[in-house]
Amino acid sequence: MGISERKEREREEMKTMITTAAMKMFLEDGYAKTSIRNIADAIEYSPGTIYLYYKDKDELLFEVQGQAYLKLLEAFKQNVTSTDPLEKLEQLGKTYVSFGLANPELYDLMFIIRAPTNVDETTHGHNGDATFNYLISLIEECILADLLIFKNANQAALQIWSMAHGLVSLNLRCRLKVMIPEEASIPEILHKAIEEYLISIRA
Amino acid sequence: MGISERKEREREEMKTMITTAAMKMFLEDGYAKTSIRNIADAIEYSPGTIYLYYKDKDELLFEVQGQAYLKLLEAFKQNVTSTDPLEKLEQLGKTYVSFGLANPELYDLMFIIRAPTNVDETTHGHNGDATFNYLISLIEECILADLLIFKNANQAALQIWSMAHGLVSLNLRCRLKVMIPEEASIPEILHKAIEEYLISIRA
DNA sequence: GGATTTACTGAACACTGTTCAGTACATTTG
DNA sequence: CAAATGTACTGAACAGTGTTCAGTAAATCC
Repeated sequence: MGISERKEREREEMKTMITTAAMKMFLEDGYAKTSIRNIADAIEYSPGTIYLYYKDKDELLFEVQGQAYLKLLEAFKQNVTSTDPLEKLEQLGKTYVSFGLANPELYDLMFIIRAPTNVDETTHGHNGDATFNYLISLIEECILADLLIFKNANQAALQIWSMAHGLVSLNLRCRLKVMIPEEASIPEILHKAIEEYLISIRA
Repeated sequence: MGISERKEREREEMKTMITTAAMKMFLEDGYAKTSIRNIADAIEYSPGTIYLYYKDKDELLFEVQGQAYLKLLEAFKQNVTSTDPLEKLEQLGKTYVSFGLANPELYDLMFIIRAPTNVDETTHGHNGDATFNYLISLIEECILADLLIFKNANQAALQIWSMAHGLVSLNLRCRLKVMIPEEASIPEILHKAIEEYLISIRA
């Protein structure tokens, strides 16, 4: 009988309906300002219903995080077009920075926000792996070709990601104002910082 | 007449009483989990009283932030002891990282948390300036002695701070787990990352 | 067609930041 | 000294939050 299959399908539809609304509202107003009641209103259901599909607001956050990581991965794939590994790394870095500047609320939700309750690691701990592995593979390619000063990919990733995340997150928290001229173009300055950094770690 | 002076003094005492309790509770439980009612309870006053001294929870946050920045500055002054500028920069970097690892809730409050309402810039925008200037002066010293690849201090600070903040904040959000071995000592790895980075930006 | 399962509701609970009428005490004035 | 004024503080109330759960109505099963 196809009833249970249909029900399962309907359940999935309901879940995507919730996450779609949540993603939209998180993007527009941020995670903190989006309440379960608001989301319920948007999809025209009662607040209690959401808890039949997601255990709490955090679980909703992690669902949306997963989607956001994939969005970033898509951006990587679209913008990393060169054949030269080092150039690819530069394209990736600039894509990362641009992504953070263009989607501040999304970036917040992906890397800055602290989920009130710590989520179960075994189930949700790896929803950014595909995106992270894209970075790691590219770094490995660079190291294999002896283009970087690093010998270990994880060690290199630690530094490269930290630099990129530092630039984006300090900017999102308005901490760069003291270091850059009033009229300067922030994307330009951050891109230049990425460029310079990558030059300094060339083998 | 000394009455108004005494009142002013009492007002200041009350303010420090509030901020001291707030700082303690922010440190222990974090900003989000500390409520005005909790603080009021701790100092044995009613919640309304706090609003006679601080306009809202944000203003309290900025007050505590200021104190935290000074605490970091103290740590800098205590640990930056070398005579060699580059060595001093390394000591500063390691102090920064250690500070963040040792006081995660404080670091959060200083650099990661987004205050719900954006505070008035003219009054509170510069409460971290002394600490930041310490970094800038040191970088200028390095640049003047031609020890760094940078020609501009702000440009250098942008990168150096971003790297340090990236390392600390990604660690606080458990994003480094994928890059470092299970049993590794995080302080050691982050210190090594700082060391390596500083080597790569040497002139 | 009657029993059971399922999906959903919306009121209720315990919290949050913030406001404000009311009070009790300190100070000033007549 | 007594009355009037000023000040510091209270705690209930407001509007919001995440979350739970008894109750209901519809779909499914037997």
